[in-house]
Amino acid sequence: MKTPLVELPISTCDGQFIARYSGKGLAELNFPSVGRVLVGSKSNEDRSPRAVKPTGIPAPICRWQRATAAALKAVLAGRAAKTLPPLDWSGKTEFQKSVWRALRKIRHGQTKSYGEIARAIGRPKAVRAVGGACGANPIPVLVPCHRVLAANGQMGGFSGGLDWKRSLLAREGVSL
DNA sequence: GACAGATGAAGGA
DNA sequence: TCCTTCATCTGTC
Repeated sequence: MKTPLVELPISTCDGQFIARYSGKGLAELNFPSVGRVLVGSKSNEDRSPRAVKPTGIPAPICRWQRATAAALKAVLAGRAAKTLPPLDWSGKTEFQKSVWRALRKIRHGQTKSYGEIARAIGRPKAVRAVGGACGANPIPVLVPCHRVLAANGQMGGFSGGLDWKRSLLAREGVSL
């Protein structure tokens, strides 16, 4: 039994992000569809056929929406997010969750390589798998996969597009 | 079970 | 140095 997702827009100076919430927390965050920059390079529609209209929104989700919007706007403004809503990673693999936990430990304005993330989770040889887990990250920006660079200091890749990655890093004061 | 992938490291030119 | 090749590990189909 799947929990219906509540889909809510978050307007920012960079466009309208789409947040999806389950009963456990924030499950997905999609980049603005303007310019077709979408998470996972998949169509933004039909990814959650059970998504419901934002009517009768439960109180917790209202709180999570405010926290998500505040965190998102803080990051886009080049500041560290003070608080984050609970994140719903149910259905994901343990490996992916461990990678994403490691990503959340990267401080604002800092970067790490895929190899460093692999070592941090105790799988020093799983560097390519770390890249895969980063690409599968459903909550970019708040789970800072944009702070992961290749070992040679180059950009690597980004599910939302390298322009987004470059822009997010620049706002945090990271020069490539 | 095979294949692909957001890497890293080593070896050769 | 720079480029190429290969080893490695995980997720997906």
